[in-house]
Amino acid sequence: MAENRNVKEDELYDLAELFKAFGDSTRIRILFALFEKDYAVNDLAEHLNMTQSAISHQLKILKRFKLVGNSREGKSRIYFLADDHVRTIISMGIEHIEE
Amino acid sequence: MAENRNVKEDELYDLAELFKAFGDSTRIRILFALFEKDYAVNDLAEHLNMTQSAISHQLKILKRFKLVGNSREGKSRIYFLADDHVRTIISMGIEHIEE
DNA sequence: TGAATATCTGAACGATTGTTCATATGTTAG
DNA sequence: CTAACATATGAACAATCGTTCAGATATTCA
Repeated sequence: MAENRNVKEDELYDLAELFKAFGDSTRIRILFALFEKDYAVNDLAEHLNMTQSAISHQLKILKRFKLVGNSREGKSRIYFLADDHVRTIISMGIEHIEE
Repeated sequence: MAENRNVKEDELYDLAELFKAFGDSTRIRILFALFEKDYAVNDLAEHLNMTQSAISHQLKILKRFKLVGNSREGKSRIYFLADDHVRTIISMGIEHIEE
């Protein structure tokens, strides 16, 4: 039981890191864009009016937390939302701020 | 429709701010402690092994985003989780990292 | 192979953030 | 009212973070 609590306690640090990944406007805008459709890096940069480099840096973080995945498509690399978990978390967040 | 999109676009900044509130280990530990029971500020500080000041600063942030509420109880102020939304978001997050 | 295109990456800089320290505010009991 | 307790707050400092810039890596096609 005390053991179980410690496991949870350790997990909380990872949890904070996970939410930190959601907690940046650029990354949220990326995630929301991918909510609607898949994007190549350049298209994402254009769509969000940011440099390709900035987007790439943030995609790397999102990938580290398994919030997005990607696959090669010719010269481009197509990014997509990792799973419905991500969709649910974003949806819950939107519900909260819309209250 | 274009109008609707802009509304969403603006909301995304608030959404990032909301997740930022979850994205700190101290605040997550506070939220998780309150997941289990209500706490006065001092008890929370003791429970988490942190100064009262640090906890108070973070509680202020959590309150700003309506993640916690409080009520006076004699000399103390008892903090509690604002609603089930918060519980759900935390639960979803834990599920994600446990995958 | 070499040019063109697409993406990634490291260093650096400015901005933001969490904690500490000292102190202020608020509440209760004597 | 005053002492004691509980919480809140402002300033300051160190650490973390996101963007830019320059250049590296990877893939395609002629």
